[in-house]
Amino acid sequence: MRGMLSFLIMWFLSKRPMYGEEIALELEKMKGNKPTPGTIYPALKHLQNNGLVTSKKDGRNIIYSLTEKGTTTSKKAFEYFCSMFEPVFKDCIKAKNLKKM
Amino acid sequence: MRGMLSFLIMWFLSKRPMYGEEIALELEKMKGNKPTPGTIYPALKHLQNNGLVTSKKDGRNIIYSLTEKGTTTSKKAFEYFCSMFEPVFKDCIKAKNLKKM
DNA sequence: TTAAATATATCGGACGTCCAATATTGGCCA
DNA sequence: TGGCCAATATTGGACGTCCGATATATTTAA
Repeated sequence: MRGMLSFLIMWFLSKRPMYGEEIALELEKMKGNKPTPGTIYPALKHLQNNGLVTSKKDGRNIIYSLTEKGTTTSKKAFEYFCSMFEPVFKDCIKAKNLKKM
Repeated sequence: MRGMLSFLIMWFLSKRPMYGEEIALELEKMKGNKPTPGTIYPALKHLQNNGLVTSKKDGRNIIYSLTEKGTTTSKKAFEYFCSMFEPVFKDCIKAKNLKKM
């Protein structure tokens, strides 16, 4: 279960390249609280050190995107995530349908 | 994202009381690898120290179950989990449907 | 009645996540 | 041009997760 933050960052980047603040804001939308720079940048650095993410300057921003290796890794991690949490997801749907009645 | 193990343990226990090895085996089914005692028991201890889980001896086994506080906490955490990961879940379903074609 | 197997438990170390605090850079505008 | 602000980045400490190693109790089997 360690590595969830990295997983989510890669999932975001698989949709489109983003700069750091954008990623932080997406995480805020998702989790309800915005990760501080001390959370997000070390994670991005770690992903870069492992060759999963690259960065490119764009004016004031630094745009992060998946490398080729990052794309395949992200895909595999996504499949793993989906199959692992499937029982919980099903429970989520069940709870949601019960609420409607 | 910290606390995922505790969340899963509580989710299991919300279905039915279990002893430690059972929880470990459920986690193995889910994640593909079985957590060692050094992972599972400290987590159970932590949950007990916070009054979320109680234990009861039953022969060779120690059966863990949610306290009242644990039940409400688990419910809230479950709702949070569902809403937080909903976008990813939807992506899982999308990927699954694509595979069928 | 030993021996083996099962379940529980702790320890130590590593790692990833998390925040608060602090610093630095680059673009923008008054 | 100077000052402001957004974005990037690092540091230090705390915490939860994770494993391998080791230990102990209890139950079952030989």
